[in-house]
Amino acid sequence: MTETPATPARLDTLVRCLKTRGCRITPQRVAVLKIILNSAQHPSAEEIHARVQVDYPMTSLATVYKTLALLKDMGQVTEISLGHSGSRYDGHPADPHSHLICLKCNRIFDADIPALAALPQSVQQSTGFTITHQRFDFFGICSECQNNPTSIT
Amino acid sequence: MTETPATPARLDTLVRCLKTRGCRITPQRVAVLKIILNSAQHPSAEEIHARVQVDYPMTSLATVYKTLALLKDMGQVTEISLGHSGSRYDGHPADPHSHLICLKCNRIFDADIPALAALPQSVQQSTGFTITHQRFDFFGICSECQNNPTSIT
DNA sequence: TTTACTGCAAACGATTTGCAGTCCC
DNA sequence: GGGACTGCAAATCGTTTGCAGTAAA
Repeated sequence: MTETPATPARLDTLVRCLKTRGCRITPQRVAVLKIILNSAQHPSAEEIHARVQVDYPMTSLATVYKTLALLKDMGQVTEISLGHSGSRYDGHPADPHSHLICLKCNRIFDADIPALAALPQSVQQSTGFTITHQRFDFFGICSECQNNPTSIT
Repeated sequence: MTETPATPARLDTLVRCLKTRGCRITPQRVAVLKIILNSAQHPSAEEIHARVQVDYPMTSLATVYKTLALLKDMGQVTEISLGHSGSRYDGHPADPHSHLICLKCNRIFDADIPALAALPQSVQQSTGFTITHQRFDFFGICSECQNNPTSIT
């Protein structure tokens, strides 16, 4: 279970990266960036939208999606598609990690499993696949939900 | 890269399992079962539908989805949701394996990676999560697509 | 005969797109 | 001032659902 603390330096990096692309830095966009970077819990587009609206009530969901698309494109955000109930967004794809997905409270925790680091390499050799990226998800019930009979969310 | 040969015995098992549930054995349903069991490449609902229609042209997509839902419910089929372009279906969830997903031809291959077998257990202990199931996906380009510049599909 | 299943069409829900107006740079 | 961005509403698209008719048991 890993905390993902806010990293102001990373926000600067993303802003600079956007500018380089010729993208403009709008308040809505910055708000989305901050929310994603500060979220350890991998929010959904709807959740991001709700949180942006606290500061910018006019912000539309479409804008959130467009910003997310941009970030995905830059490789700065990973989409965790869950099939049902849409996708969740991971603002820290750089260091590879697994996801622990709680089926009760729907939160997604990061897990650092060192053993997985060597895997792509060995799979690549044994299968002939050229592996670009991977995804390791564990589904189950988090420790909090095991203790509390009522869901937390 | 694993072949998944047809297993008539498994068809019988599923049919029996359905009967036990009070479900009826219709031609369309059997067709879907056979296609899933004989597919090593994890077809989409649309693909299954197209293949069923070869023998039963009247079959609707809704029926395919309903049968898939039934099989998922029985734990006999796993849904591999890819976010974009819908889900794919794995008729061999019993023995746990990873998926090698080719980003070019969109085929999904099975990979048996022994190292992963012990993972759930150890993750469970180190995180306090109760893990019910997991999913290991490797994304990249399959060896065929690396050799052929034109996609195969 | 019973009632689960089928096919159709309409509904759904997350995501996307087109467009006219806005406002970063 | 120009063009990227925004917000809105409509469009998409895979999947689900409701329902009247059909057929497995």
